[in-house]
Amino acid sequence: MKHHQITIVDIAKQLNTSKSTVSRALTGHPKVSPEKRKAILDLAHKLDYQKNLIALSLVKRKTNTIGVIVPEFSNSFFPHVVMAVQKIASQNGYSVIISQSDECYETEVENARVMLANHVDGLLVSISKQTTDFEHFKVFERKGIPLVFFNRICNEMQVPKIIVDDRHGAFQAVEHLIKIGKKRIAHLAGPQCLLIGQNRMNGYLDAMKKYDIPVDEELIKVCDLTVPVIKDSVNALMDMKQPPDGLFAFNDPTAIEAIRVVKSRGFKIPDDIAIAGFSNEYVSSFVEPSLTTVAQPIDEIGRCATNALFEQMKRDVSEWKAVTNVLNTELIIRNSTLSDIKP
Amino acid sequence: MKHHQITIVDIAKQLNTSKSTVSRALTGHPKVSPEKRKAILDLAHKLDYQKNLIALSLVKRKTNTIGVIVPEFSNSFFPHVVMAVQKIASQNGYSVIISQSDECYETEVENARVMLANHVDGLLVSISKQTTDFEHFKVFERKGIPLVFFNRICNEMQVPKIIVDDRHGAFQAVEHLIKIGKKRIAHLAGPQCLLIGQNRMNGYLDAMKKYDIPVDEELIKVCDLTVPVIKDSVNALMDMKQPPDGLFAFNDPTAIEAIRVVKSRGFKIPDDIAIAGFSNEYVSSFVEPSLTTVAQPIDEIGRCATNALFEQMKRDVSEWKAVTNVLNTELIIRNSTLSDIKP
DNA sequence: CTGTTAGCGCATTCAT
DNA sequence: ATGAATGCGCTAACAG
Repeated sequence: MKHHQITIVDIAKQLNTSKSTVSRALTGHPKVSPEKRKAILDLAHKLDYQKNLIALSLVKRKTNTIGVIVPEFSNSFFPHVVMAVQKIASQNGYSVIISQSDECYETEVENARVMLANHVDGLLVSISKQTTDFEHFKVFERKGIPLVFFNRICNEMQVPKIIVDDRHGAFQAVEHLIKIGKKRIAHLAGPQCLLIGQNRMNGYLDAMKKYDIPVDEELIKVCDLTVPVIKDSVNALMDMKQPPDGLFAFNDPTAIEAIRVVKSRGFKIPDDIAIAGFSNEYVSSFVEPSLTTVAQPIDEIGRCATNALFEQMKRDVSEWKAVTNVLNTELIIRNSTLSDIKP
Repeated sequence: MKHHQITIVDIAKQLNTSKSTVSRALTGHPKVSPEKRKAILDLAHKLDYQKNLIALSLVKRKTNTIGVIVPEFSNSFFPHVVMAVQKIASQNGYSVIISQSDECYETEVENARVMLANHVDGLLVSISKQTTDFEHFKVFERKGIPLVFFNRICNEMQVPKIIVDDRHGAFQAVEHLIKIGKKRIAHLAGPQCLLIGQNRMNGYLDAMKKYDIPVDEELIKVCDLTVPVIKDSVNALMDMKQPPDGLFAFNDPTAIEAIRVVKSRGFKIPDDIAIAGFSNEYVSSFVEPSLTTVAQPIDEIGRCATNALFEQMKRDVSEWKAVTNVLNTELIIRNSTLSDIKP
């Protein structure tokens, strides 16, 4: 038996009235007599009538769908942000299409193409570590589709951006390392094409300068977030005649990999070397020793980004705002920088 | 300036031919002269023409979108499954709409409604811990939309299901506890309305029976995956005159919470009490002590489920298969059950 | 091979 | 207040 979806015409026939009247009643239009309205609504309910959102999208030129492009789902950060996004979106009657770039530029371009083809009404983006060209996002601006960056942003586009104070967060972490007496502090830096990579590096440099600690270039290793490179970098550091006694990593996964290497080589944390990360991954409180890190307000990032997007979607293209919202971070001190913990 | 999306008529006008010819050329239809085809394709490329998938969906009655409903994104399991799903889907030219039920039945019903309204071509589902009624999923069957359950399945529906051998996995974990010499083994059971809850409990019972260990009902605590209940249950267990010396938890988050409580009360793991979990969450190798657990083939679950869905989508409703695919688990032994580890 | 027509399901003119 | 007609962008069936 072929399944025939119930449409407006079906209920129009049964009530032997016109499609337009039914449509009006269903859309809450005022100019329809109370009796007809009730009859239509009742029948629609009885038949379990569901509007065809596809048809609606076509005529309204609006899909009630927003897109989200994130680099990965491997760690806990992005899934948690997406949770917050979905919550707000569904509250506003929007669906969410999610895709991951897998930290790959080409995939990201393809993702953007799919979002465009699906006519999302707005797009939330955190760019991949490879992305330096933004043509695939500028298309959205030109087409009048609002765009909001979060966490990993594009500096050259005039759109809303939600970030945290990476520089100050990094500063605090390094300052903490200095205050517990560390002198030779290394930095496992992130990709320098990412603004957060630069900013966290700058926070590191700020702290070193403030406390008059000379910066040893040898102690700064730019990593690309892959395990082999992190391993090599940490090994190189610990192979030095005078290895570092403190380490600030670009993010928690990097810091955790560093902990593994350092421990396996027999160094004691934090006495031989204290380690701090960034972003307070879920796993970070569980590693041994638990990781000192800079926490980001994950929920708030998701909420702010989504709200900013909806704000833009309400506005006309001509009056789009391009405010950058900088959220605060919080230093979480754990055992990887605390030596006076007795078991 | 108003942005006018380029359509088939635009390029038809410029080439002063008919829309249908353009459409044919664009869809790779054979019956169109080589010159025309080239001219059309070239112009389309030059104008950066993109098909309007919405219009296409309307006429084809097919959206090239699949839906995924999962209980949560808080732990690493579901995000990782979704990663695998998205990979396969995008390879087949499908978009993915994801939503979380937050372990809440009402939300799940609403999610299903949205999926229906968006006319997904197929649906992947792992049910919430509250779900006992499946009317909101049976609608899909009736409408001819394929449905595949994974991990947390619905037993009363004749559709493809991807699960792991929960019972045997649980059996192995408990057997391991017995083999390392534990006698009083407790079980923090999962929701018994979930099949995985029942199966893992049965695996526990199987092992106890095989090794002739009398089952003490007091040692079985049914939990609901929330922290307070887990805490209370563990505390109750450890308050017993004769507390358990082994513990098998329904899943890793539950086991990890148990570890926390047990440690905070001064018991030694695994000497006083050995603990094992289920599902090998990402965090489980990092907790202290690292958690013995039953690993599930996450990628394979995602792949199998998605492939099964696509298989169904290819078939006519009349020849839908309802095979249940049972994947193997693997016992991962770590320090929470290994006492002979010297620091 | 190509052009014409109809229709997917809906909202929105324009008439009445 | 209601109905008829138009169109969103596209494909498919029907003619030539």
